[in-house]
Amino acid sequence: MNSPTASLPTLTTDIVPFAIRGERLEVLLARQTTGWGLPGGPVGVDEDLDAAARRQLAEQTGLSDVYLEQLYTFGRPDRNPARRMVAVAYFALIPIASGSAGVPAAGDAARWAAVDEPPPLVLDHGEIVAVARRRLAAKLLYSTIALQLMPERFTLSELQAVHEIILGEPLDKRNFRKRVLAIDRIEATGELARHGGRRPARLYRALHPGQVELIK
Amino acid sequence: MNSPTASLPTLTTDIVPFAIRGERLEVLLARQTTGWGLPGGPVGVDEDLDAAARRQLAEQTGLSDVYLEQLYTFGRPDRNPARRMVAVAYFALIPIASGSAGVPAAGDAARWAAVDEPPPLVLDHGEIVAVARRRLAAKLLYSTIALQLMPERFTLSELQAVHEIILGEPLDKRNFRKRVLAIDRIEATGELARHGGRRPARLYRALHPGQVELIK
DNA sequence: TTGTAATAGTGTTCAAATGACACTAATATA
DNA sequence: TATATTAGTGTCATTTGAACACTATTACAA
Repeated sequence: MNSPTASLPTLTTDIVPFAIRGERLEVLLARQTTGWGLPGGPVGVDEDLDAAARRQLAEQTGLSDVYLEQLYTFGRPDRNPARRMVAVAYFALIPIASGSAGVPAAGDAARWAAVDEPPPLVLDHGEIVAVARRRLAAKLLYSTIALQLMPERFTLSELQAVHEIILGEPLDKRNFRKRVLAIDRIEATGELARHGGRRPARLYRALHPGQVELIK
Repeated sequence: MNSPTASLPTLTTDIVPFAIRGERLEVLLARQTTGWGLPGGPVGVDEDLDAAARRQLAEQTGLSDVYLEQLYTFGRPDRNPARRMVAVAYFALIPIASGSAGVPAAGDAARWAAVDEPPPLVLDHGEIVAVARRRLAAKLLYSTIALQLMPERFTLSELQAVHEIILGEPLDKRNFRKRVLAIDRIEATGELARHGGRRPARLYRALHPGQVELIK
């Protein structure tokens, strides 16, 4: 009742790993004993929070070197009926794999799920995903965060599609291109993308990959 | 080394209590054994994080019923050399006291300090204050958060002064009034404020006190 | 009583940003 | 060589944002 472990909440990190797959925004889930949930788990004794989130994401999904941002800390006493747990939640952005691989395949222990029709998740992970989704959509409007979801080289049409998927509404092609080029955070590589029977598109790349900058 | 207490970081909340006092933005500090720091402390076994922050703020400063918002969770392993502590940081907004009292007086155990020339603080509390200050200034631009710093009734000049203090720059009087009235979140009470030898100002009040809404 | 000091209150004009809108260009394939 | 498909481009109208100066109301002093 008053033992040392009972007197301290267990501290965990939970990660919401987002990627654009096909025409949808999806989340990568990890298999847990009681069902599907977010990758995550206990923070080590002397482990940094960000480091714990990265480690767990890598261990449970194989993903590394992704954009990671602290989201919110969830600590309602009843969020886990079994024992008191406080979760520092993060979201991660996984680039659309350029070329071959596609986003990591997710074996037995992991699976992708559409953000808009998610399966039931353990604990309050459904709520965490919802909060992360709102934050992502909000940041799209005033930062360069969308670039973290893009492969190293991408076309403007692909970038526009990513915005449309996350915002859930179509955007005007000319206005989109005008704005995104005015921001001056991407440049044309000079190369062309060719995919089957249509006009090839110019490829662009981020000027400051890995950096998320506020705009306007 | 591997005892239960060593295997779990201690979880605390730290609160950055802001108020406008005189012509400055100030923070309320609490006396600690090693110097001045933010109000805060360990989260109870079955205590909600928000509740812990409210409780500690009340216990250590006497303040209650204030606007409270989770800021960020600080967990660098070396932030406290003595023992591993993870702090869920909040900021609180204390209204300028209308009429008599002024913001609570801060006895021996607490003191106000100017945010822009803060005294040295324990641990990483200086950094926490800086992060909170940035967040407050940012939210001023796209939410009605400033109203949480105002008394129940206030003049437009007072509201403008609060904005100017937090943003650190003068604002145009006509444009400010136009914008703030267009938002439609405050209304004139019909009363006038009179303070000595000058024209009395109309008093306004928040239409949805306690609510912080996003604007534009 | 009149003058002065101090703050409250009020519109317009210009520039910049935003939003709506339709056609031509380049390729692969039938 | 015709067709289907996606890439790429500019203008105009509207809205928004920024600059800007004077009158009104009070308390107090002369």
